[in-house]
Formats: sequence, C-alpha cells, structure tokens
Amino acid sequence: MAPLASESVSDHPAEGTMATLKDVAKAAGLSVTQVSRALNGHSDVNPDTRERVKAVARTLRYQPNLSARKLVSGRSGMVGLVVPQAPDLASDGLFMEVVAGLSTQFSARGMQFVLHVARQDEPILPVYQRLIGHGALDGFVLTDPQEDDPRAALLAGEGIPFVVHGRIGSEPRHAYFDIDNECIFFDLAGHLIGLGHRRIALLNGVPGRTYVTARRTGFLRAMAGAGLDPDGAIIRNGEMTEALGLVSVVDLFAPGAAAPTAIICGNTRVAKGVYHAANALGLAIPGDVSVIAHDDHLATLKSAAFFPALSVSDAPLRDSWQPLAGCLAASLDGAPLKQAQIVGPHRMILRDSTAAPRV
Amino acid sequence: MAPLASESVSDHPAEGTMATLKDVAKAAGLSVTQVSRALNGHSDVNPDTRERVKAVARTLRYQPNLSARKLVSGRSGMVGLVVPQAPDLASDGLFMEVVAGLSTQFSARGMQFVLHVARQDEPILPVYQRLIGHGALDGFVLTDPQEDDPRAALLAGEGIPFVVHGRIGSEPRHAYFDIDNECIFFDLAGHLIGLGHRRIALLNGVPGRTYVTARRTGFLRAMAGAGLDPDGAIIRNGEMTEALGLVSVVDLFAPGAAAPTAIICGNTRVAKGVYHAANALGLAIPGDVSVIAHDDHLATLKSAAFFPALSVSDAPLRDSWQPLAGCLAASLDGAPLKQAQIVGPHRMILRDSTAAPRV
DNA sequence: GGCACTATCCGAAACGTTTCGGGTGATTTA
DNA sequence: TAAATCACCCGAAACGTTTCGGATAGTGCC
Repeated sequence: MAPLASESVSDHPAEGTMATLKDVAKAAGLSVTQVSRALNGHSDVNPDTRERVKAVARTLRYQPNLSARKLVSGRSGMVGLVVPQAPDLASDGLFMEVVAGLSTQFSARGMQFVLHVARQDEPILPVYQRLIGHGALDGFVLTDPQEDDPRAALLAGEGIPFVVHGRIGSEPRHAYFDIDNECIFFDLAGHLIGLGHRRIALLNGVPGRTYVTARRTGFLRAMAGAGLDPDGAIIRNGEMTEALGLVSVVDLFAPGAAAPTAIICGNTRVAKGVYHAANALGLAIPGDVSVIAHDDHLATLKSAAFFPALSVSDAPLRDSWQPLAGCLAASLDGAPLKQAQIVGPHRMILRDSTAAPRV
Repeated sequence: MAPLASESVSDHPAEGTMATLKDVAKAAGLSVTQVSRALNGHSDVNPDTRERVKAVARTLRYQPNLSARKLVSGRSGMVGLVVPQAPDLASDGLFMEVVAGLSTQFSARGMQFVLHVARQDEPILPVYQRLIGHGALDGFVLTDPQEDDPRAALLAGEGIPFVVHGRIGSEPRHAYFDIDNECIFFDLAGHLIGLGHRRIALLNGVPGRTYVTARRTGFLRAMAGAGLDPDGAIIRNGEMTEALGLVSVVDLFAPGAAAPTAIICGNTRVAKGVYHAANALGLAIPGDVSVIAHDDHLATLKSAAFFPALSVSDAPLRDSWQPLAGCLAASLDGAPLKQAQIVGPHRMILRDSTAAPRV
C-alpha cells in the first residue's frame, strides 16, 4: 500500500492543488472510470476493489470537483435558499434556526446548503433566474409561500426542483413539507366549541400566506360545522407578534363591543400579548376568556411556562428541516412526487388556559 | 402578477435548457472562441462585433455556465462567508446587515455571494476544507478575526484568496479592510486625558479578537504617553452588550472602590448600559463621570439621541462592505497585496457626555 | 515586391467528472 | 464442447468554457 501511495503525484496530497480522480486511479492502479464507479456506489465493481479505492481516496484526501461533476451530470449537490433582506428577519431567532437546521440536514446528506440574501429593493425573480442560469445550484427551498407564488411558477416552468415549506394551492404539484394547518385550527376551534364557546376570535397571520388561509378555512369550517352564527367567528390578521395579541384584546374587549369568550392565537408570541392585555384589563384566563394557541416552539417561549399554563396545538418547527431536506433530495433523485409530499404530525396539549365560558 | 410570471418563463429562449456559448456563436455567425473573447472584454475583437455578440447574447438570454468556467479558468465568481451558528448571531440586526451588505456589493461586481452556516458543534476548519475541496467557491470573507486565526492560516496555506474584516497580526500578509482601532482608542483616551482625567475605564470586547487587542493597545499607549499611573487604566472585557456597561458601572462605582472619572465604551450599546447604570446610581454625566464611545452605527442606537448626547468616535460599519468586496475582488484578480489592504477613515464627534473631571 | 506589423479571427486542447458502449476472461448452461 | 451468462473492467466521448498557438488579410515601409 505504501509504495502505491508514494507513486502518486506526491507524498502530501494537497500541495496547493487538490487530488483528482486521475490521481486516485493512478494510485489504485485502476482506470478513472472504475474509480468513479467505485466511489459512486455503482454495481459492477468488486467489493474488495471498492474498499481499496475508498481507502486510497481517503489517504489522498480526494474530493470530487463539483464543477466538473455538475458539468457532465447536471448535478452539483448544492441547494439554496433565497431570502429578501428584511429588517425583521434578523430580529427573531427563527430565521437563523431555519438556515442552520437546513444546513445541517443537507450536509448530513452530503449536499451543500447555501443562502443568498437579496437586496431589499431587488425583485426576487431575477435573482432566481441568475442563480438558475449560472447553473451552480441544483434546487431550492421555498419558505413563506404565497397564494399564487411566482417563485414556484418560475421554478416549475424552468423545470428546477424545489421544495416548499408549506403548500401552494389545493392540489400541489410540487414537493413540500407542511403541517395540516386546516386540521389543526379545525381542532382548536372544535375544542373551544365543545366547551360551549359561541363567540371565538382567531388571531391569524398576514393574509396571502397559504398557511394563514388554511388556518382560516379550518377555523370557519369548525364554526360552520357546529351550526354557529358566522358573526361569532371573529378574525384578525397581522404580523404574528406580541403586539397583535395585545392590540387585538384591547380592541375586542373595548366597552360596548361584543367580546369573544375564547381566543385562538396563531402562535405563542401572540398568546403572550393576549396574556399581557388580559392581565392589564383585569380579565381572568380562563374565567373571562379562554386562550389557546398553536405552538411551533420558536424562540424561548415555552407554552407550559405561561400562567395559567397555555393550551396548545403542538408541532415543533424544528421537526421540519429533516423532511424538507429529504423531500428536496427525493425530488432531485427523480422520485415520484408522492414521496416528496409530506404532512407532519401534530398533537393537542390541553392545559389550564381553556374552560367552559362563563354563562 | 400572473401575466408577468407567464411572460418571463416561456417567452422562447429557455426551452428547459439554457443557451450556451455555441448557440450564441451560431446565431452570431462566429466561432465559440471569439464570442467568449467578445463577452469577456478581451482586446482582439472588433468593437462592432463585440456589440453584435452582446446583443445576440442578450436576446438569447445567455448566461455563462459557472461550472464550466470554473473548471477551465479556476474561477467561478462565487465567494462565501462561513459562520458558526450561534444563538446570539440572530439577535442583533448586525449579522443580517453584514450579509446583505456583502451580497449587494458582490453582485454589483457580477459575483455571487453566498452564506454557509455551520452547525454549532461542528469544528469550522473542515467546513472550509470541504468548501475549498469541492471547488465551488473562489474566495472567502473572514469576519471576527482572532489573534492567531486558524481559518486564515488554513486558507493562506491552501492558497485560497480571502479578505479579512479586521487585521491579523502586526504585519498582515492578507487582504483586509479595517479601521484604525488602535488610533481611534488612542484618540478617545487622549481626548479624556486632555480634559484632565487620570483614572479612565475601558469597556472592551472579549479578549482574543484582534480589534479588542488593538483598542487596548491604543488606550494603554495614550495612558503611558501621558505619563499616567498604569493603575489609572481600568480595563474590563466582555461581550459588548448593554449588560456589560451596566454591570461594569455598578462594579466600578461600588462603595470603597477607586472609581474612574471617565469611561470609554466599545460601542454605543455598552454606552447605553452605562447611561442606565449611571442614572440608577445617581451619577451625573458628564458631571460625575465622562462617557465616550466608539459608534459603528449598528442597529438603531443613535448616539446623538442619548441624553446627554454621546461623544463618539465615528466609523459606520456599513461603510465596510464596499471596500471588503473590493479587496477580495482585487485579490482574486491577482492585484498586489497593497491594493487589497485598506484602512477606513474615522472621525471624532464631541457632544455633551465628556467634560473635565470634578476636582 | 518583400517585410514586418496590426487587427481580427479560428481550431484544438484542456479542465475533472460521468456515462456509453464495449471488452476480457471465467463460470454456467445446453 | 460450444454457447450463453456473469463479474469486472476500460477507452472514449461528452458537458461548456477559456486559452494557446496559429491563420488570414490588410496596411505601411523600405
């Protein structure tokens, strides 16, 4: 083995330049073809040979040149996420968690995940077109999908694989990982209705996002299914921050208003605002108003640490990165769409913030 | 929006596959060689021809294949930044501003800037080695340089171009953009000394960072230069947050302690903490203690909005991205090192937070 | 007219990888 | 024993670009 290694380019592998397939082939006494096949797990190569090749490649610190690979096979193993720069992006830890989570998952699959931040004033579509045209990226992850998302339209039109965190349209023809937002909010509303609530408020995200629509649909379906007066369904939209919860409660419980007896919050941050406002207004939870939220475990807001402990639907966001990466990888491998469309699980955790309405 | 999307994808040009140099050559009635030379601004091509080629390329929506280019010329036009995932990274808007700023600057130079977030527990060097070995990136931007930065050592050893935001060592042999931290803090201390202060505190960043060392050096040089008792120089280190300013003041002004008469803050956030603590302790600024800070204009902390208005040394961080990108680009073009080593300007802005010490 | 020079162009090779079609010898099948 | 099968391997082509060396005309000079 030693003489074999020393007969290669040089004792020390990377003397400024990387080892190539040719170097490995020479050192292993094989053809470039066979080395490539051995390393890529093809069938017609002797198991012993394969191991030997792998060993040689390791000692030579061989790393396949992505550009060369991309050129011939059309695949570089790099995928990306494009986000517009927005000041609020940085504020919550969410964004970095997304990036780090995806990065981790993709590198576990031997792929490189990469982020491109577009200028704030820059239209986003041309950015994708550049990235596609340059041909450096194999596929994309799309977050925060909109109702008729132009990015998805572009990528689908160009035949570029992508995976969406969420779903676009009712019969998506794209890879995705999503949670069943409609079902979750149907259940949340159902729980409250079962307790006897008739006027229920939903503090939802900004309109246009697909998950916001889905949540609204589930909520309204539950209300309608119980034969309730549609006026009893109060929906407010906005960026899902503490402020939304705060101003909504102040507003809904203003003197003379027909206040709801229960509130469904889009996330725990909104719920925090609701708690603050309720406290300030002297409203007891759940005595005067029941509160329930969807908990995606973002940041450090633990729903169990609320007082009273917050009832929630539970679906940690951090469980998304693995299936997302998996779905994109499957798409790249040309797997049937079905295998790249996953709806994640959720569960209800009922604590102390919901009760029957005061009569 | 819908018509826009449909017109961009399916006009004619990209029937699933991008236009290549060969296509442009055929359409222009020239050889591939000449088209390449025309597009890349080489000398021996007729000006008229060049224009014609450019026009054809435009209508064909030609985009050079980065992988192919990289393969032969060794350059892909992609550069990157690698950061370890850290929870605090996201918290301040700083990080996203860095990324967005660099992204903007590089794309203005026709390059792609890309971010790679490494797992928190992952050693950083292998990440660079992967990225280098794969050969997808031409160069790197290094931020937060340490005293003997192993990343710089690795990249320099491999001969990979990189630019540092800051300087490593006293005679840096790498491209960099930096501000003259030593000079700035020499001046800050000098200003206070000139006012008559003899006991001065420096609230500095975490040790190990090169800029922290430089600032310390400048500060001590000013103190020593004025022939002051070295005991009068009080240095405290820590993550430069409001908390550092707060606890430092509480500590320094504890009963029985030999309190300083002036404080130099590493940034305006630290100064904010100092103001808070001073207020709580009933210390007047600048009556009981002078405060001065370095202001890099991060986030939304305006030094002029402090009360009393904060005296500062002024060097906006956002002025760094352009020279940083420029220096890396220069390095990639093989420019002499001198042209890729830039020290940015700074200025003093004296407001109301500094005065002669009470006798 | 021969020479050097310039302006403009082109063919072919190269980069490192994958893949296609084929090849060799050994083993099984009829 | 001849034919078919199998396990393992290889050469050559291709991907899209840049670059090296040369080619062709036209120009000015002696």
